[in-house]
Amino acid sequence: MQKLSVMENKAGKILIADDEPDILEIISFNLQSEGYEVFTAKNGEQAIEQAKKHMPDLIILDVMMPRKNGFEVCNILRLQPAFKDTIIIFLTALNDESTEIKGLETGGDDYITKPISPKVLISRINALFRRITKETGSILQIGDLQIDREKYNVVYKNEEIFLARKEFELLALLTSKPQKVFLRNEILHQVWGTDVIVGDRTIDVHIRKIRQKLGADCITTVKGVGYKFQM
Amino acid sequence: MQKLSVMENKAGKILIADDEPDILEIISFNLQSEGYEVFTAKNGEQAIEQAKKHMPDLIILDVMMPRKNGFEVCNILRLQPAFKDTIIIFLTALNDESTEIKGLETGGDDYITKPISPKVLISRINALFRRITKETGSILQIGDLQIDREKYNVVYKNEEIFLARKEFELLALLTSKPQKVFLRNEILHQVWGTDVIVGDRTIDVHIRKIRQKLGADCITTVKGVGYKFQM
DNA sequence: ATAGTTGTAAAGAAATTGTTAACTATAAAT
DNA sequence: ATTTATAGTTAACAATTTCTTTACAACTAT
Repeated sequence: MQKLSVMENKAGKILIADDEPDILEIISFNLQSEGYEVFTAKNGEQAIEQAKKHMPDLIILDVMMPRKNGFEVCNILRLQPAFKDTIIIFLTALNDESTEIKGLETGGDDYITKPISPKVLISRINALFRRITKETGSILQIGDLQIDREKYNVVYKNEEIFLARKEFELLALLTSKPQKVFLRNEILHQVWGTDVIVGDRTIDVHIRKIRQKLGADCITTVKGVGYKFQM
Repeated sequence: MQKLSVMENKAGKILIADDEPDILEIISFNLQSEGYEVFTAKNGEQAIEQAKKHMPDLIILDVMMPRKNGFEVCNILRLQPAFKDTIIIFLTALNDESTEIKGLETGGDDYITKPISPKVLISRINALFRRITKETGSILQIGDLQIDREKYNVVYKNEEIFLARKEFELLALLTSKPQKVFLRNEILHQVWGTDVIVGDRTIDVHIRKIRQKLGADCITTVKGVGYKFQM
């Protein structure tokens, strides 16, 4: 048996509701190729049903649909706390200013008029997803070590370790490219800044403190050159 | 001296960059009537400058501008962590599919083609703002602490605690992202505003008052960096 | 062995934050 | 307009933590 999809639903779940089967199929296909997991509905009531069943991250609603139009569906969903943060995009042939405004004010995140290029639609969806997914950007994980720039903390083997600022910056620098040897000069520039002049032993002392606090010897000295991080 | 504005910057700060003075003026006017605090720039470099100065929540960038076009400005800003979450909208006369896709992939949150109705633009901006302001909207519950932005009150262990305005805003900011370390600069910008200059000890004093009133030590000092909230 | 480099411990400098009280600004009330 | 209360800011100093230096030991390669 052949593998159907290389990519598992990494990107997110999307529900599309439209009464035109063609549109449903074209959009589905394109979103699936992008790695999204796609569900479909061909009228308003089905849309609500599917939404509750699959809890999609994003819902594309045709405005003109049988059995509850897109606006109605949006209103109903938005009333429930579970769909408070769900992204909703209206997709419609109605190229009318006041309708667009109504759609956006009803709680829609975007309003796109048909005919729409699948590529543009996908770009817009990616843009919206980017915004809700952008959480884990600042956490760096290397083996048992976890460095969080935002929380400014370091966890090693499930224990939090307190590093002072310079120590943290230094470790963050070294771990930003494991294995790479950072020259003493590079370290000075990155951690201390270009205009600060500190003595020769300062870096060593900080390295020592980090080694001490981490316990393990993750920082290797490359004599005459610099230091590198490796697990 | 007369009071200049009835409404203080409740809604949010917006920077508009466009080389056509007419557009700048029309959009500014409309956004200001909506309660937004508006800054303007007439070329790319000025846009970057103003962005750094005022730290807007949203930036509208004309694509075709002298001295760095909109895409370039976006790229430069997105490189800096401070502008990672800033909403960026491209506004342009280029009604071209591939350009739109490029804009969205560059890190833009929306791409709007001129001519644009001010009403629609505002609807779109409101929609984007709604999303980032959402968690700010209602009641925030963290452990025994309950913060109501609307009523402006704080309940801790079932007892209401009265916080003065600055204290409240500061606590609200810190709790908006528990665990995250807020730099002193960030705090100054968010709570005091970009143009206010206050002494070094002012933040400390307010932190102290909050700690005092809450009893528990929920606010942790990260020396040399800032403060973070954690239960 | 010698020169060059790095590791270590302790001390003291420097920077940052905590605390208090006094002062100023602002808004509400008389 | 003046008073009053409250909020916000500043200044001075204490407390604390972080950073740097110093002096010397240990190590490595020529």
